[in-house]
Amino acid sequence: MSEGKKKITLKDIAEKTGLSVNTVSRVLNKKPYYTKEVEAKVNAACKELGYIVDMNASGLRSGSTHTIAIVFDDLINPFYSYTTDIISKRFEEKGYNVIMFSNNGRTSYVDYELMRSVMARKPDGILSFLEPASDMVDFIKETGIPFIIFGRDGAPYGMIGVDADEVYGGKLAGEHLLSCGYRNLAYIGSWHDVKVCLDRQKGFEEALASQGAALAPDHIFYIREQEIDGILDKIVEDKIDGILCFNDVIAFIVVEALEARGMEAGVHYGIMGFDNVQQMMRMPRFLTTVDVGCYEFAEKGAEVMLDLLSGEETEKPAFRDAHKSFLVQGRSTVVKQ
Amino acid sequence: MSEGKKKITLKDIAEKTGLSVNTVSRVLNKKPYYTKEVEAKVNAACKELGYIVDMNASGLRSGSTHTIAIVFDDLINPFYSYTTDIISKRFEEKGYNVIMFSNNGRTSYVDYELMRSVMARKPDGILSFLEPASDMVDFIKETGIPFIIFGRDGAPYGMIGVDADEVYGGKLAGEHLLSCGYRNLAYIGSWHDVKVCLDRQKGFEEALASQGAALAPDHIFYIREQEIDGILDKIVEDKIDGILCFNDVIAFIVVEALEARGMEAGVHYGIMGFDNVQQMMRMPRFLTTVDVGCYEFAEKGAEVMLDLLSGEETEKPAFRDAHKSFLVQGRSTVVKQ
DNA sequence: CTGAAAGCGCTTACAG
DNA sequence: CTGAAAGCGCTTACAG
Repeated sequence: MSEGKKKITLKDIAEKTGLSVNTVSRVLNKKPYYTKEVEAKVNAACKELGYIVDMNASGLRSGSTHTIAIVFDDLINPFYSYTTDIISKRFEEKGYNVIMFSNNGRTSYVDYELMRSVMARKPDGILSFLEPASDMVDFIKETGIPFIIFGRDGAPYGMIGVDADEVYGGKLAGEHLLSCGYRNLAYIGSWHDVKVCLDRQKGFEEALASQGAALAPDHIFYIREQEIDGILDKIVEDKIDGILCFNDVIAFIVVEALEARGMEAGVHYGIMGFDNVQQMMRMPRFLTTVDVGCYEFAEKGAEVMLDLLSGEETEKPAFRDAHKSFLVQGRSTVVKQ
Repeated sequence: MSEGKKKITLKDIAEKTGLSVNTVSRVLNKKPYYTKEVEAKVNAACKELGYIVDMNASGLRSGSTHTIAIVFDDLINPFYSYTTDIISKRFEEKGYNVIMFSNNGRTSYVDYELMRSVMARKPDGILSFLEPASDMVDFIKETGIPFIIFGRDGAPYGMIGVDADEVYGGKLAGEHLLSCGYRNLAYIGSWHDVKVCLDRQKGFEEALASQGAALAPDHIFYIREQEIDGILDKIVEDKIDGILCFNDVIAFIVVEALEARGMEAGVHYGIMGFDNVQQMMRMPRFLTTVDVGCYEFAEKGAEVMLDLLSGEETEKPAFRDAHKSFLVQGRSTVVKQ
């Protein structure tokens, strides 16, 4: 490891140009009042010495770190990584850097421990894929830092949420499975207390109800809370023929596990998910899914945050109203003979 | 937006306890020399007032920001998002936060503009998925900040790289395609100047050579540099029957595009990729691929960085030597009749 | 239009 | 074992 070149600071630029650090700072930040000559001198010196601002110092004094915290479960689910990619690039374009925080799978919530490490970085804004724990709602509001719940409904917390109409999506899924002729249906969610998971389930059940069908209570599963083998046993025993999963990744896991039991998706049963991750990765379309329009979704999330940070009131239509989810047909569901 | 509660600083804790900020700081950082009573008082006051350290201020003074920069192309390719997930979690466990930097697809290199924004954050370490531009190598070394090239060979730059034996992987792929009976082969890379891309190609060609076969120069493509339609035209015209792609995402794109031309992977031709992204997402195994052992790969990358940061000399075997890539058979390649 | 001073919230050296 | 002072590199008032 080499020694590390002497760090160039404003002071060095000041000395080089014969100006004060104050004036140099003003030029670099394009604050009013300096002559063209001074500007040229400062820029030349910065270039020659390779000056790079220290954002930590700047943030400490000015109160704005130009940093946005993104909080999530994991980056393995493409829904997270794809949207994070788009969102973080929008932030970077506007001069914000992104600091990542994950709950490391500890809980499905933003808890105090997580907020503590977020706050230690003094971000200008927080975009969270996770809902706040109920005892954290006031804490978060009191920080005064713009906080956006992305992909989840903010209303129950009195917070800003950027989300889709998940009940509608669940309805689409239910109608599709019924139209294929599947009658013995199941829902495999993630956690029983995650609203978006429940909303999709709700829409699913509404679709069934409108056609006189229903989801048996013991055909509702939560894969993060139950042993997968138990779920599979039940599916096999009860001859379930149509499965809606909370998301595509869960659907893939179930497809793989049922394959090991000799059941093939699209042949012995129908299964579908949510998110259309295949499209994100340009994969061949195997799984039937509900596409929520992730690109526009992510753009909207970034836009809402950037509006908040710039102090603009955002009276534009919510993503939920502006975009409609749509069904993407794959080979994992077929019209039953 | 609410007002934002008064920020609690060390000064507040000092006043509350009747101690000096200095002593409070020492207790919180567990520096030697304080009594149990003082410790208890400080901890109680911090808890009561909800003190959270300001890492920016701390980093400014101490010189260590407890921050690691991760630099990448995009998070859309699961190879990046999966490994980033694992790596960033290891960093978090050790008390480092991750700041993300992307080149926004501008180039395939770490250039000055990118390094400038990285340096402005004064990270303790930099883990880059991208190779440095040739004129940036000295610049990066002179910063004295630990810099790891992840997934690429560092040797050409005299830098630390954590990478796999890519030539070996290419060889595996070549042997597999030949063993299936494909004879009219092509390679589809990303960029012509990315070493890992060339290494896979090299291994591929070595495997062919050892069996008296060869890759025609006009059957070597770079998808980031050429129009995809031109590539497809050539594949169809020249009746190419076996394709190795630099990675799975490229393979999926090609599979999809050729499908539109009536050619089905595993039927009309064989195709394979690298990375085994299907496994990461628990997807059904469609594409034949070379698996590099991404989990261990990512762990190794994190370990090397953490060793550098802790000042330990790492004389452990390189990932390249400790792990062997292996072939994962999917339905996209079959033994020709 | 420019500069000298103060201060952001910490930690580091040093003195007691 | 504890504290008063200085300083990290900037930006913000304020004075000229």
